[in-house]
Amino acid sequence: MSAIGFERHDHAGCIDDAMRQAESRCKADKLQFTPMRRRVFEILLEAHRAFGAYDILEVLVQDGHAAQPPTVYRALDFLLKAGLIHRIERLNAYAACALLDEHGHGAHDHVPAFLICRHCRSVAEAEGDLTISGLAEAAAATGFLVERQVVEAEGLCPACRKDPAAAEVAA
Amino acid sequence: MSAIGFERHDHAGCIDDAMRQAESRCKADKLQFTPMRRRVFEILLEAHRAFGAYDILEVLVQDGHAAQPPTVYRALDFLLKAGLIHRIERLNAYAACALLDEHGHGAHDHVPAFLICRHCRSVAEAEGDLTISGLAEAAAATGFLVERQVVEAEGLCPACRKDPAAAEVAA
DNA sequence: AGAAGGGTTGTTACAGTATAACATCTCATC
DNA sequence: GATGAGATGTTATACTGTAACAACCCTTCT
Repeated sequence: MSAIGFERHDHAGCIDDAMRQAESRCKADKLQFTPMRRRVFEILLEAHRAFGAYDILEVLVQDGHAAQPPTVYRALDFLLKAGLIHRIERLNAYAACALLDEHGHGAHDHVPAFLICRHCRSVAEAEGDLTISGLAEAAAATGFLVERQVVEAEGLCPACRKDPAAAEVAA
Repeated sequence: MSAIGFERHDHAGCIDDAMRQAESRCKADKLQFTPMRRRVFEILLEAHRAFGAYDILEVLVQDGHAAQPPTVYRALDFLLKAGLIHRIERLNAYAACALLDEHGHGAHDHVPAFLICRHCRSVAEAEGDLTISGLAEAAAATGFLVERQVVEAEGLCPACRKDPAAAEVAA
């Protein structure tokens, strides 16, 4: 597998790297990596685990910023669309992408698979086109104990594909 | 694959079957399949798609029952633990299990994989130990267009496995 | 019969997650 | 300096889920 997330690493270095990659990514795609978006991304990188929107909000407030929920959710939407972070459905939370490539692309061609610790909320991101049971086995090999798995594919069913009202692009 | 959910079928018949299987399952396991739990299960079977807790509540109220949220969530917890329904994380919603076996066991040994229509919220349940990309391909073969996939495994990370406080059984 | 106890449901209140709607600001461009 | 697009500020509210305690129903034991 090659799950990224639980092994020890140079934390300050990985934050710097990710930040630089995010910047070049946004620059290349003409996306505005504003101070607010940058700060939210940084908070997630520093946390190095899944953080809820209101956890992020709390940090912003500690920063001295009188932020409100929509501000955080907007930044999160931007980062999600840019492929810089992931939403962890199971936790209603967000985590910085651990697999940015050399161009700062987190918007992998692959589907991310996450290993989520229910105790400390740390998140590891596995790569590779594993089977469902293969993921659990690979996780076990790294010392992670899988207790529950979620596999969900969202899209359009055969009937709704024929419905023009449903055709609009997915958010 | 054999995704169950989008093809036409004898709806009244499948509800009756599922209900009978649920009853025998609960009887065998000495679980109380009370009128409230039975009704909530029935609502999900009739809906035949993902229903939020408050959607269910609304139906109960239309029934003339002055139900409150905890009543619905309790019934859902029971049905989840009994393996009769699934929670669809992506939608914060619930769907009756489509794969009860001849003994009324929905608590498969397999990990369920869901195909969720973002337009009509219908849910198909795929079986088999597919790879991530295999799921999308198999879905496409049935006419379902996958736009987004979620793979999440929840459990304990290597560090937290050593922490007694984390050892308590997952709910 | 009465007491005790486990499990289910009723009820009130509230916590946590997310968004609608509209105002304001900033900055590049014309 | 006017315009317009995108970003952020602000208020209010919707949606999802749970804590805590009371009441009820049954079974079991004495």
